[in-house]
Amino acid sequence: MDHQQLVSETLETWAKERPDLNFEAMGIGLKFDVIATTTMGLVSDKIADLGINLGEFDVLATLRRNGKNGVLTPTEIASAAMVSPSGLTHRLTQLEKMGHIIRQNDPNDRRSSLVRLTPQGRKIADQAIERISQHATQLVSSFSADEVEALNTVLDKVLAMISQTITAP
Amino acid sequence: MDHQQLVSETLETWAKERPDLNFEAMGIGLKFDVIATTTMGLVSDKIADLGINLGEFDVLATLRRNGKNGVLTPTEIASAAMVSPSGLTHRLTQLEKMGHIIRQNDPNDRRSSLVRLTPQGRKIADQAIERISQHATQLVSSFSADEVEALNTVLDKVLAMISQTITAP
DNA sequence: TTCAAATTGTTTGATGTCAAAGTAAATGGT
DNA sequence: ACCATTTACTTTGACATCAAACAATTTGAA
Repeated sequence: MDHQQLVSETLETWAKERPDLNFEAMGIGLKFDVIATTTMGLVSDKIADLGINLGEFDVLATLRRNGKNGVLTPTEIASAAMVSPSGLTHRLTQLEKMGHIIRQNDPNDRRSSLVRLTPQGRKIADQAIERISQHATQLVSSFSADEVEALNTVLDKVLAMISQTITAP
Repeated sequence: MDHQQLVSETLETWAKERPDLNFEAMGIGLKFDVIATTTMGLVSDKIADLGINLGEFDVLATLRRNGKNGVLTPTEIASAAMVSPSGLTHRLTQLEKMGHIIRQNDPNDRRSSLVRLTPQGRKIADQAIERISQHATQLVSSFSADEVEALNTVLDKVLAMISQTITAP
């Protein structure tokens, strides 16, 4: 059973069992989940042979995007990558073992540390982002420019709604 | 920094660092991921006080939706819930401890077993689906009927594309 | 009939995550 | 100057998940 059928069958059977409830909105959420999980799985496969997973890529990408020197504190990275402090510690440890980053002392604040992308880490980040952006482009290649624009518009609207919901729960 | 800003900032900084790449498609994937992760987190919170997590709900829901007797084999559940066999074993063990399901021997195939929803498990499943469908409806309440329809249309299109990609990689 | 292959569910080992506690250092009110 | 509070990161413990190995059983072809 493919993903499309799985979603429609789930909604149909629920509607039959619980005709008193409205599943239209839940269906939207379900579709988002299936789409996101599947595409992230595809992306993860694309970078697997670089020796990093999506979480580690996220850290390298955050450092790489940050311009000039590629140096950030763990707190800054955790915030940008939406990961818990403990989760980030683990990712940094892994990346340091691989030689993609190094941890240095912050001369201004001895509680803190500076995470620096190594030349090797920068190379991996660049290879990964090239593959990911190209794979994504290929994935949506069956959509017209208008469709892509419409998709972006509606996603932005949903994102705005979500941000608002989180900010004011 | 809210989620909306995080996405746009990520795309902007990438565009600045790697002007040779096209990030439009990747941006769509990123938006899907943020939206799905966030909404699933909200849903998870809604059912946390029922003592179950999203994975366990998925199992109860699969049994509940399955009509009449609420009996399925682990293989059938794993397929419907898109979870690995080992992952399902763990979920079933947890649910059995809570008294929401029972495992019985399959009289026709001694390798297999039958997973049956208990009355208590059925009650939990019903409470959870009520909360989830209502919360989802509330979440999209700021969208017009036309917008909801447009959203569904575009999601179905993406889902079809994904299913096709997976089936023929 | 017989036995190799396939199927079913569980166990094991490794990973990745979070929440909460822990350690260390900087900050600010008195 | 003092010390309680806040900030920054790490460690610990608990889970959830998966892939791979495993044990039990069924199936099907020779």
